[in-house]
Amino acid sequence: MANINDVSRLAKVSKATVSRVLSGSRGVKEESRLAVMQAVETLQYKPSVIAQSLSTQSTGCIGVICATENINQSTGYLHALEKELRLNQKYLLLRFATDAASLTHSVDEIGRGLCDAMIVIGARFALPKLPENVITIDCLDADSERSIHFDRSFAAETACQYVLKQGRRQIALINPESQEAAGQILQGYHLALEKFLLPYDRRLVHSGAQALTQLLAQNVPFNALLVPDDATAQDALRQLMQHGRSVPENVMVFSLGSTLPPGGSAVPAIAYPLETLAQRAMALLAGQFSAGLSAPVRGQLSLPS
Amino acid sequence: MANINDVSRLAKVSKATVSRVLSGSRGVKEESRLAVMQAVETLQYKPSVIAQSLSTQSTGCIGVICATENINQSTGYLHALEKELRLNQKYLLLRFATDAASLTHSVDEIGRGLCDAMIVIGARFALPKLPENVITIDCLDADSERSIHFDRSFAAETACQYVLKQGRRQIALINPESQEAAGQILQGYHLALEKFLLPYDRRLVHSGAQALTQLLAQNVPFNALLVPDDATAQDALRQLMQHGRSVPENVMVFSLGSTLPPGGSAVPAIAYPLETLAQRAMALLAGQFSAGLSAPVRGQLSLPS
DNA sequence: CTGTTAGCGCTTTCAA
DNA sequence: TTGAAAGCGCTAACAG
Repeated sequence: MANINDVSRLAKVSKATVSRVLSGSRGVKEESRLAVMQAVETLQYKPSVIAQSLSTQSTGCIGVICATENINQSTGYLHALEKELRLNQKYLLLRFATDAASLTHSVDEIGRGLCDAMIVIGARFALPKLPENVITIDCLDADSERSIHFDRSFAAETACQYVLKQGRRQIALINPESQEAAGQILQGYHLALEKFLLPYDRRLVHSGAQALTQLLAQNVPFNALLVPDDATAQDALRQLMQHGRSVPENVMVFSLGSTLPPGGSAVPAIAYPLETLAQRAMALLAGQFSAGLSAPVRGQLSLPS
Repeated sequence: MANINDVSRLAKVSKATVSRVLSGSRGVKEESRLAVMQAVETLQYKPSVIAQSLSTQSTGCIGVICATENINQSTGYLHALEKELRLNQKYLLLRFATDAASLTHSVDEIGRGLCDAMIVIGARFALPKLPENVITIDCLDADSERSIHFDRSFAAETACQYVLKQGRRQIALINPESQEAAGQILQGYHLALEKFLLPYDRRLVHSGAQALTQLLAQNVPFNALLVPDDATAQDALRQLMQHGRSVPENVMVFSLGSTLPPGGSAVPAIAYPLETLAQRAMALLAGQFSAGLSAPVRGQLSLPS
């Protein structure tokens, strides 16, 4: 593989000039520029990213660490982030983490010069203290400047309004186990009920792995079911079918947090546009902590196609 | 961040000795070794991966390029590969590719010294010519030494036998669009039918996006439906439901290529154990092209939990 | 506008 | 068993 010396020799200029041509190339005589381009072409020269990294002390690698809990959600994020990173000439280094310990481990392993910065996605465990160059998306952490959070209260309220408008007034809710998120969702849920002057029936609200089973056991009628994410929605669909409840005729299932492409969800959902999230992540990585970026993201109502 | 010079100074030995201690460390006096370890500890020294890479001409990065076509399948692969790579002290650089052109682009972009080798997954388009350091998993390429293929004929045959044993003799088949895979599947399908002395009814076999619609339109009865992968299975489930066909009572849906964790599939399936695939990939990357590694991989029957 | 030169942080001969 | 020194391939300050 040809290196910068080969090019400089062939083009009869110095390494420095070659370097100048290849990066921004300004203040280089057209003649030399052409000579360099020519040489680059004939030698099929590609600068070594590693050497550049060592020299500039920056690799262009962004570590993306996905919590394995929502592993199904991760594909959407990864695809969107990879696209956005590529647009910014950056590389995506992938890791998975199951808990705080493995997160910490990954963070300081890939932080050893390999990655310029990191993005942690979807962690439902308490986060360890993270370095400055780490941002989080949809994680359980105190509102930090370097985080992207979802407005779950808004999601729940919007969802309720939607199903209510469909004439469904008995709205069951499966809440996530995370206290933080569950609290927000409950808040939006209450808000919507109040607006419609509907009473709150605690028997309609459950959480945890057995939530749906418990709900069905209550024997309280419901014609709408709010669930935290797409995976839970899928699961609910299956279970409801097995119990002879048709969807959506009998029960309308609604996902409060979809990170699938528009129309990708099998049920109505509040969807978080991945492209927007990815762009916002880039902005945070670039250190732009403006006001708009710190507000929680509001999803959009998305109906199945 | 402390560097090797700081360590060598504090430990009162040369850089060379520090380097020796940190790698294999043999032929180093115990005394010096301890001094180095001590210094490393107090300085919290972590060697720079980049500098090591430049020096050794190898980065430990493996590029993983997923075809976006089966993007849903990719999570399973990614998780398994990341785990295996981490065990081998390697990093996973992620890319997605939509077609041959973008694949080529990625390959030579991350091949510029950033990645030691690459893995291409699930491409359904004709592959471009790939460098020696690229292996493929479940891609459309001629049997190369550097590929992992699935034994789809075996999968189809096994699937047929399974549903036949369940007393279902009218087996419909949705074939993938890829000629290669479709041919293999058809072969296994025929084989099984012959064994059971059943006639082949071409009206039960369809492919393409409208396959299921066409099948249903035929109005030929069927009580089992073989589909190429989990995504198609999901889709089929939904469509069948909408047509009032209950699953599995009325129609048993069977996925011929599941890359989900065991029991993760909602329907019976031939599953390809991801861990095994990942290990096989590692072996190929390590240049072990032994006989066993070139045979197509046979999946295992996996029933929903 | 261009070349020289000194790093970036580590590995690896080669002598001692 | 150790240290000095020569790279790995590139960037950037500095001088011209």
